[in-house]
Amino acid sequence: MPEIAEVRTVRKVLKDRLVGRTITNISYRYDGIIKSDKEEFKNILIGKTITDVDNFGKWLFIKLDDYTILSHLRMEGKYYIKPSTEEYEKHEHIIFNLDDGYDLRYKDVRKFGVMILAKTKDIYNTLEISKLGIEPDSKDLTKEYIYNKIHDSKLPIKELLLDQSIINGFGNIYVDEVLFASHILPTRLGNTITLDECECIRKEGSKIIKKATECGGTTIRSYTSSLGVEGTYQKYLNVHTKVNQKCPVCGNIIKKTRVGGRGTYLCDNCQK
DNA sequence: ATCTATGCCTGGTGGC
DNA sequence: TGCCACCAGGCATAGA
Repeated sequence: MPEIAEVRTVRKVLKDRLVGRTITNISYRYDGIIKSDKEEFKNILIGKTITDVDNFGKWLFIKLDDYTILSHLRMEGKYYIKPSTEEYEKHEHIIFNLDDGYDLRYKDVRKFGVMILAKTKDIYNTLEISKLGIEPDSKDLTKEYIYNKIHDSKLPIKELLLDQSIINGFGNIYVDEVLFASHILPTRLGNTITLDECECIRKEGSKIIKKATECGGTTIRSYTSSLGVEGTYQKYLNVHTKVNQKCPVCGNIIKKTRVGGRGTYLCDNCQK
């Protein structure tokens, strides 16, 4: 499940490998991934050259001069670069033929991912991107910003940290880790979180995302290797996936519960 | 306005 | 071994 650290890793690999390549053809094996006009997507992009690959939170931006593909991997989206002669694998839905004999292939077992074509100058005005908040390790993220966004909310802090319009890039794994590091129970309501605790969330969140980005992200429940997403941060996880194991800080047994419909791991001794 | 429920999806798993 | 209900969950959208 790619979160901001994983998306940055994919971005880097794609950028190193794709800038300068021209798209010679596009074919759909399942076109539900494309959420903008499917024919226009092909017509505009064929013949264009990739000029940059960027990201904002979990969104990838594959830029081709005046147009950009906005790509969200959701749960299981992955990109591969492989020779055009190679046989298609199951779940490879979108195929971009490149001018060097290779393909960029988008694979997504559960088909949750999306691609949208936008004009590059309009990226930050689109419905999807304009609403996004501040990235977790941005210097623009302050304790006051977080406090103002959550201090009158009756939602659990975990749900608030997963809200991309507040902080842009956290997913289920890192939110569990940030709340553990901040000694805050995921079920605490937004209106009970103090300014000092917001500072803790900011500081720990930034630290965790920076470290995870250095590690190339986290690889859990991964059954195939994927281009650029073989991260190693899983060895630093303290609570996520650690149900019934000992808390590395206090030795208490880590519990798994459900908060906002999501599997949630916590130490109820360390977190209050 | 704000919160809750549902749909999107497939593969893995546990129960029988 | 096979069948099946259920679970994983980011996000949009419909409904309350």
